[in-house]
Amino acid sequence: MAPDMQLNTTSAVMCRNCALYQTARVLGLETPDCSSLNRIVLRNHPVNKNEVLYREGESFRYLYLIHSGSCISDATILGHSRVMGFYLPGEIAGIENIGQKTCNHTTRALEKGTICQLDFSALDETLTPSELINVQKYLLGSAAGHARQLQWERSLTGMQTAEQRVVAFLLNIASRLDSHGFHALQFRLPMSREAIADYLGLAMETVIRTLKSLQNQSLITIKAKNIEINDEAALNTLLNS
Amino acid sequence: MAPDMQLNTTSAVMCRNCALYQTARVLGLETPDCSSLNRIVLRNHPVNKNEVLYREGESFRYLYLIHSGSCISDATILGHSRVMGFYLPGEIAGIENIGQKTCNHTTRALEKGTICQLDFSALDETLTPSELINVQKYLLGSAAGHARQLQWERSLTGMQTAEQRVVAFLLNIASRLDSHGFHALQFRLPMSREAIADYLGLAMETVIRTLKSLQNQSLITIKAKNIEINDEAALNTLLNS
DNA sequence: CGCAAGTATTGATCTGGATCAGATTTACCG
DNA sequence: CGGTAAATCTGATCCAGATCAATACTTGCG
Repeated sequence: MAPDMQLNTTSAVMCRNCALYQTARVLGLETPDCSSLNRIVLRNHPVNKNEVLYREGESFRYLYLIHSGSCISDATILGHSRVMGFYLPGEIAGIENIGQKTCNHTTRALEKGTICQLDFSALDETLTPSELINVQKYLLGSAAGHARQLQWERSLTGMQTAEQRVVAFLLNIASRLDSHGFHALQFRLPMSREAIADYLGLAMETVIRTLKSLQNQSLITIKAKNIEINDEAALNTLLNS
Repeated sequence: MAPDMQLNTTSAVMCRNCALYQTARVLGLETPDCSSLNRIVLRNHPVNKNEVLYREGESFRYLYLIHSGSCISDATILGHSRVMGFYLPGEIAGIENIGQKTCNHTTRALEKGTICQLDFSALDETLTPSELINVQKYLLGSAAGHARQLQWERSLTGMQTAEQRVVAFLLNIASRLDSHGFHALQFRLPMSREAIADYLGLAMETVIRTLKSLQNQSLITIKAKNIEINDEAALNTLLNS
């Protein structure tokens, strides 16, 4: 393997790109180390692979800002567990629980990493009205952004071919990594092939075959969990056809 | 046709069940006619069939609370238009645009109806800090609720059979009507079969054949756009198997 | 009232991806 | 390290649903 192969998701986001930094900024706290949020934030808490952040049915209290590593979220739909999504560094997990008593997903770490835990239930008592208005405004924007990611994922339902779904998945991961300052063309997929298949609504074998076919067309290079995108333009063309 | 066949979506929601009423309530204005919101709300505005509420790319300013009638929302994904969702009486359209300059869907009325238009951009200047905190809290809950509906829709991707998708669709409409006080077992599907197919990621012919098959099993009765659910329990069983 | 355009329905064919079965590679742990 | 369980990959079969084609029904409009 090339020595410069970056396993991106194990790197940490820069504070500047991190959701927590944004939260601090809207509070009017421009300090890049976010130290003024310590009252309600547990910072850079380490998590181990497979460690559960929150479990379906548990009472809702915290939002989780992924600093390094990555998470997988699943929910019980019609009796059996389904992969609902992945969280990459810089993203917020748990926002869809706002307004409910309990969590409706189980979210666990896919690998060792660090997360920041924000006590959502303490916001009201801890912040001044003007701070609270700003933080709520920020969270409202995050929730709407989360809705837009979900709407993007909804478009998977309408894609006719397995190839389109797999390509859409790769480009979505790339774009999300890119928006947080990572190399978008060379990354590690920290989740199992089975989890990708479940997320995309395909059989695991189909995901494997499709990835291999993309490699045969020289559009990507696969080295186990590491993916290199060789021809982003061609992948985009596949998607639009 | 039976004279008691209710065309539910053409009826208006009771103010008590309407999102606008909830908004008024969190403002501390318990008046059921919502009259104190008139500064930022255009109430019970009539819309005609096919009238556009907001268009993809337009600058974002308003939220729309469906009072009677129903809407369809579509977005351009990878070049061509895809149906993203339907809005029923009592629901809010446009919430996913919060935090963006422009709208990313086109939403139009499926039939004559009335909507309430809330000027989101004017909230900050119009309301007191304490009112603003309450309204933001309410909208944050709505956005999270919208995310949960989208997550439910995402689970369509994982459903193996067309029958499951169609049944899930019918039960989802029923449940949404029910939560706003309508008859959930007898309703009108105001959208075309083609729109349903696009929304579910199926071919129109498959939707038609599946609906007919459900009727042959005596689980539902179809009279053009009117659907009667005869055996909700059996439909739920189909979904879980 | 009748024609045209859109919408819905039925029928026949064919293929992409699910499924099952098995081989191989990788990751984990003492 | 070496051994075992888990994850990944390959091959072969089959069917649900897409697609194409043709026909009915419905709606609006002059």
